[in-house]
Amino acid sequence: MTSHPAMLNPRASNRTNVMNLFTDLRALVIDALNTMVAEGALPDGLDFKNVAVEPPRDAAHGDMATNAAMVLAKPAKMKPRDIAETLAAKLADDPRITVAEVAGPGFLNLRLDASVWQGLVKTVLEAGTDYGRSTMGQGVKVNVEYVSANPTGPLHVGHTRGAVFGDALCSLLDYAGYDVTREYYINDGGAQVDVLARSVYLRYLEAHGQEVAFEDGTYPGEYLVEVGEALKAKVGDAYVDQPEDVWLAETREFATEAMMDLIRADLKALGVEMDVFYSEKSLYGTGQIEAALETLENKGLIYEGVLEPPKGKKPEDWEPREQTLFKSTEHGDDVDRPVKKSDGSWTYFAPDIAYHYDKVSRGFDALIDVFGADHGGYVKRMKAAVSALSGGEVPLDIKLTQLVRLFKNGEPFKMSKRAGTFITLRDVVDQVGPDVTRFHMLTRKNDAPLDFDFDKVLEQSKDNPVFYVQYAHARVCSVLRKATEAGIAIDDATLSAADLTKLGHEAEIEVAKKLAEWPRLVEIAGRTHEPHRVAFYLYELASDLHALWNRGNDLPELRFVQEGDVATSQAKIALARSVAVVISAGLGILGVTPVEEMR
RNA sequence: GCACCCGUAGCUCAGCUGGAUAGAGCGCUGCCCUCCGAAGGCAGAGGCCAGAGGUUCGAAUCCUCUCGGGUGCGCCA
Repeated sequence: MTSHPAMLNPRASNRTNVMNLFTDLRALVIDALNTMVAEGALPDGLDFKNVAVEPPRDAAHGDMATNAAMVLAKPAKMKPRDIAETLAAKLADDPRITVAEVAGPGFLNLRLDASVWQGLVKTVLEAGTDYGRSTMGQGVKVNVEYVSANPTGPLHVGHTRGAVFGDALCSLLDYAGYDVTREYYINDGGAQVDVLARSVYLRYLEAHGQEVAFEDGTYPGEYLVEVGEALKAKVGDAYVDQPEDVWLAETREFATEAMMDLIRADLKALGVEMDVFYSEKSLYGTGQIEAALETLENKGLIYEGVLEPPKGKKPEDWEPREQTLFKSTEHGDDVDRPVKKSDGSWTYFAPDIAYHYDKVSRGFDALIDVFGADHGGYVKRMKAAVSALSGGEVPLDIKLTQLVRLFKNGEPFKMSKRAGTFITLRDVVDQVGPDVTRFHMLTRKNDAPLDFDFDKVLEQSKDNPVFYVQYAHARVCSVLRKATEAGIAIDDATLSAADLTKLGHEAEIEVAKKLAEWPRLVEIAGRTHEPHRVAFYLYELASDLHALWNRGNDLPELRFVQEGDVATSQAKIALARSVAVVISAGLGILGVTPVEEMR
């Protein structure tokens, strides 16, 4: 059972970002700048929006750095170092700041008191997995459409990546304070569901003992055998030797339902649950397509015309034809796109326009579509459509997921439907489990190709990030068990009340600093729609934990459980526990279960 | 031909609304278990961030062009 962050604390969106240390310090810097303006040390009317407070890349530069002086130097017509000096003096008054020094071209480096980092551990333990939850999204309604595979068969590996990416993105956005709807668009209106129906009909005849041949343009997959049998169980021999107009519509309905049941079950096995399944077919015959196109027409964006053939690559059967076109070029597309075929029927683009119009009409403030990279050519026209339909009010972001390259023991694994080596989502989940599948699929940026080796993802070594992160969590759990055996109280309430001033070692402070980055990372990942950043962060956090752990080999005073010293043990265990809490929160976003023990 | 994505260590890849001396894993070299889980850790070597211009206090990051790889380009969704 995977848990979405939404389930961790449904009321959390009312929180403010009091837990983000970077936000706190930025507020402190802005306050100081405002004071400087009031005192005449800076001119009026400066824009502070580019003032940033960030962790410096090099730890030698301190704990935090601000670029305030450099950003403001030009508009204030002052030397950056002069601004920085004054600002430093102001900031040094704050008890949290021990050193504020000007460096380089005008950076202001800040060193924070150990109590800040110690307090952070307490903050994490008090907030639990809500530590890091952000109000950045401000409850903005976001619709995320993903998977949206044709209902003609089981989901394959490509869909799996889209499903994992989309689902983690949704959880991430939820955690970052957005109001998220997970949606699947069922392409049940086009010709391919007729092909499905005919294929099922053949299996139906087969179930009645007939010999059938699967010609080109039908789906020969085994998975339709039971659908054919189910159809027989439902209608008996009513369709046998009957013309299409007798059985096609009913069979299509029946088959599509069966496929969606299959797909829903596949998704569930992966831990993906949609809020909305939206049927393309439901757009037909209801005037919705017409209404969407009328909206465009009223803006003067629909016309009858003839498209130029693509240059350089000439389709053999190209003939100029007059079609109904959408003037997508007015909204950033390269060529205008047909919405009606020359025979007067809709192109696939028309219902897609209507569908996105419906999303806008349902009141979403922002839309995200997750497509496979092979649909990259579709991005501009879809953005153009949404831009036109919403009057530029609703942003549409389209994330493309690159292909997955399958390997088995280091050897490329070619998929072939004919050879029966077609790998489905179910195959993957059955072999390696949903946790490993999900985490591994997020160890690459969405637009980078991903290698998936059935053997390596199960390997228990540090070059397998899934294992590495899980191991860190398990190690903390191991410490907790150890402490319990030693009779030390380790519930979170006790730990957060521990004397954290005992966390003084630089190696321990380093880990706390990493924990401080978590809320900031959530916001960056949420803003960029990049859940893989969570996976990379967790890897780094795990690494810090492992490093601290191993330093305990050489330095006994760094071990978490200190013989005969309950207070110190509790402080150190509090740190370890807070790492586990953040790992749990992060894995929760990715939809991965944190384990308490490696097997 | 056009559009989109990519090009970072030998390999696979991170790199924050532009920040200081560009990072990780693998591989290579050398270390660390009478010690909370060594399923781990530490140290070292390894870079013209594809190339060339531009923008500015500052560019792997933004803009233009070139080269190289992938994907797509009206009656398939």
